[in-house]
Amino acid sequence: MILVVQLTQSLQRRKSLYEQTYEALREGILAGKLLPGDRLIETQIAQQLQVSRTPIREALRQLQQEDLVVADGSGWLRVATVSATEAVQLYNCRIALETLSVTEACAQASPAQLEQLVQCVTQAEALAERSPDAALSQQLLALDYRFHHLIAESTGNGCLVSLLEQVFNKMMLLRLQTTRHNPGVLEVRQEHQEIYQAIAQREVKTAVAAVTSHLKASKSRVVKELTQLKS
Amino acid sequence: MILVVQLTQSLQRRKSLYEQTYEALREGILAGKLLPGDRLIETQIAQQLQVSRTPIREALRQLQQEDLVVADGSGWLRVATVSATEAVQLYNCRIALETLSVTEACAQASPAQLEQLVQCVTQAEALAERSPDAALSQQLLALDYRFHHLIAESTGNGCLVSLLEQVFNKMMLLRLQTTRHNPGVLEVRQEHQEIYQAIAQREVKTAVAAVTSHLKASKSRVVKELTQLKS
DNA sequence: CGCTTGTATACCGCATACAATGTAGAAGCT
DNA sequence: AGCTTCTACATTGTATGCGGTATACAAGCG
Repeated sequence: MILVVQLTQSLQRRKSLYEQTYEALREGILAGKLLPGDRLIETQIAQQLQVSRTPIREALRQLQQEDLVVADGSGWLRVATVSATEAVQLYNCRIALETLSVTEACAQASPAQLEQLVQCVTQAEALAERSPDAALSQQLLALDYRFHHLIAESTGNGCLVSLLEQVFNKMMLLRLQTTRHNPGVLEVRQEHQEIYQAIAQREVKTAVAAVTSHLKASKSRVVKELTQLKS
Repeated sequence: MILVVQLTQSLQRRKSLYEQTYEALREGILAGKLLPGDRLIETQIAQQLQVSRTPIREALRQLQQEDLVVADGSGWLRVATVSATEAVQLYNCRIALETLSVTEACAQASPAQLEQLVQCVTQAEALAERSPDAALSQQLLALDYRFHHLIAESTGNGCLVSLLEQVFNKMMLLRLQTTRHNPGVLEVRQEHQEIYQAIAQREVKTAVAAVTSHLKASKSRVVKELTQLKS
């Protein structure tokens, strides 16, 4: 368990140490520096980040509530793992929420927000031109989430955004356990394009259909891989 | 701001003070002892609950992440308020999630879980016989949430359960701002009955339709009341 | 040889002390 | 009076210490 993060010591006192610790840990988990199943020990983290245990405790509690960190049988905190069945459940929730998301987006999205969506899509397009490597696929993955996140935000429904964030968190955890190299980025860009078009033209049914099939495709890819891994 | 809760001092050390504090505060908020907008001051709470600030800080962080407590402009923590537009958004999310909930319940619910559902419905039925007062309507409200919660749990989808809990939390906050006496409990029991029947008979479409109309009815009642209050 | 028991240690829960920061109220100036 | 400035205080942020508890490993006993 190695966190090579240097917290901003003196400059920019805006963010509390608690917040910085939280972000460092979260980042560490989602970026794969802390692997699912790893134990998280307050004293160790305190030593590595050079802060006292108090802000760390708060950060851990928060991560625990987000289900990125779980207490195992004897109460030790560990980085959460996602099983195959949980993956399916996660996707089902995501589909339910994103169906609402695109529906409301069709009704609510402002021109500026649509513009952001386009940029997100074209950025991915541009990135995909480059020769594929691990870092690139990380970036594409980030853009993928950003795309879905932008749609959610364009609804103006804060509740929806925070619920989806919850789901995305565990989703990224899931990715860590499957492929480091996102498999379907090529098709994905095409599908994002379709989703965007439907939203821009306010065609609710088309948008819902597009996002549903997009997610179902992703779901079946992940599930397939997970079950293969097990055997 | 008065919390008259005596934490179990010596017996049952199973629950940490942090957890007890969390529950005390949560209970205080949801039961209306702490009103939306009230400031939450660490030192005051510490004095009232006779614990140090450390566990309180952790509890507050957790409540903050659940959106039951929010930081206002100058960083003070306050009990969250729910606006009329948030109420609508909340209901929309709830409908999306509960649609999934009954769908999966139709497929997954075990006989034992269906039995629990029946008991929940009949309990409400029995309670409704008694002469109505404030305490009774509180109990009926609790049974209402329990009913929906049981459905979610019967899906076996833990992710869904925790997302819905999130929504229910704020929902109860919303109720505090509208009526103390739940308006539609009479119709509600009828609708619950229908939902249960549909799930028991594994009729997905009927169940979805029933739960959707149930929630939409509730939504329009709440929205109506909120807009009336404003004028 | 296995089971219990003892002991050292690692870790956590909570309390407390101190530092930093922001807010309110009073005093002083115009 | 109205405005500014300064001080005192209230509150939160962070560090640390102490005590309890569980765990692991070793020694003693059956």
